[in-house]
Amino acid sequence: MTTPAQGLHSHVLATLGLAITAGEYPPGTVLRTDELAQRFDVSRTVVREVVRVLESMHLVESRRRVGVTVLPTASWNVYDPQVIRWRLAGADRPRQLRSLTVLRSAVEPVAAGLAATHATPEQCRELTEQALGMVATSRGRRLEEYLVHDIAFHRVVLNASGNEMFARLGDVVAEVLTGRTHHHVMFEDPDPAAVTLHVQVAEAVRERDAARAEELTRQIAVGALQELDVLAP
Amino acid sequence: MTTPAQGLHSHVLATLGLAITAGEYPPGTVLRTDELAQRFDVSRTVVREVVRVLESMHLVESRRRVGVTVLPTASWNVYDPQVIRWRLAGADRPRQLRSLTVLRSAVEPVAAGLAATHATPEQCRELTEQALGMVATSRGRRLEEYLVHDIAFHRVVLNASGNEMFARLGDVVAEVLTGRTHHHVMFEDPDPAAVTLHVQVAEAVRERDAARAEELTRQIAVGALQELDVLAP
DNA sequence: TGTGACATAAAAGTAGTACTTTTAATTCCC
DNA sequence: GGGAATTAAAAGTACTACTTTTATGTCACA
Repeated sequence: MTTPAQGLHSHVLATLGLAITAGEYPPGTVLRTDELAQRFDVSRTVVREVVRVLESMHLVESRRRVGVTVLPTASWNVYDPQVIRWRLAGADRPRQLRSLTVLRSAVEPVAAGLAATHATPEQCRELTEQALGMVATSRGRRLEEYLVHDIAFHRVVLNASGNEMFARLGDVVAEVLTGRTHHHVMFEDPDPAAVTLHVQVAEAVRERDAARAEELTRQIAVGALQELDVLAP
Repeated sequence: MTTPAQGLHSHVLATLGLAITAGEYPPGTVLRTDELAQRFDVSRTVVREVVRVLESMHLVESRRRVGVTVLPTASWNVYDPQVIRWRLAGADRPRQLRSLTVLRSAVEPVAAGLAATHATPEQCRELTEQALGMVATSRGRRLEEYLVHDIAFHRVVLNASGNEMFARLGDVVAEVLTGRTHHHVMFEDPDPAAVTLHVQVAEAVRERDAARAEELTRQIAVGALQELDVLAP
């Protein structure tokens, strides 16, 4: 119906997850497994497995004699990449983008500082390469190419920090950057100041200057937040 | 066997999840559903639902004709509270505590800064109350009571930030603080400097001084990291 | 009239079985 | 020796029967 889906489970999960995160079922709404089975034309087994997964994401709670209750937003596993993707695809995309950008503004500067002391030569090289790629594609409406380098750059920084919690945010950052690019006026080239900052971060990491890497990344983050303020009223 | 468990599903999930995150099954290990069903003496239905949940946490991957393959640490959903709890209970507790503390050091200062501009009067009051509670219990080996105030304090800050991603880290911080207290030499009272800093953060938030709240929280974080360095070689 | 024990039924939880689909691995032919 | 056809192993799906929990309604008793 909504998603192509290779497998009944994935299809039902995607549909239900999207619907719930989009707020289609307000918190407290009660669903029944066999009603869902009927609605999706699958067996109760499939529905039950889906419900179990949704339960592990704390989107719903299943209780005997009651049914499957939709939980309030506050209890959702908002760090689950799947949940993030659903929310970015749904109604409260703007709020989601904002809260993720704020998270980035907290994490990335610290990650960059750590990267400056932990990055391998290979990672330094990769970082410089991506920064140069950004420079090369920063003019002439080559936003898609620019995006690839931008994502790769931030991913390397997060990985090079040597902290697994930071590293795992790579996907989140990718989603945010992609979302931002695709919802912008596609005519404008990226801010030259931001591009320069990326090059400087690569430099600072290469020169093992943690404080400078952190500060420069903080400036990138500030820029991203301001950009968001302009976009969202 | 290992957990009390109210329900077959929870029991099997807890046992398997703990075993996998503890590294008992190295990445690449293949499990078969009916072998598991036999081992736990439950139906294949139960095992399948458990596998689906583990799959949603990216701990395992299930493929036809192959079996259930354990995935490498790098793909795990390390932000899933359940996964965090398993890992803190298991073998690589020290590494986990460290990476979470680093995450805290990135997030909490920013959260405190935001709290200074977003906190409701009620939250300010609560914050002051908890800080005073920390002062009151900071001497005389009342570590358990102190811990309760400490957790509550940080939870309020994260909630008051107004960012849902930050707010959801409340549980993580609680786990970290609890873990730290319980694995310390229980004779020592908390660092007086840290206690003072908490009181000052509450002050700064109350006075809407974002920069100061952020900076003070950063000092708390630095202290926590140093403490960890002393403990872990 | 209110309250507590009891009965009822609704819905999820569990089990078992039969069948389908995918796909790794083997075999066999060229 | 390589590629195509075959095989079988394991997960995926479905269905059905049964169990357990528990919200709710009922009835008796005070």
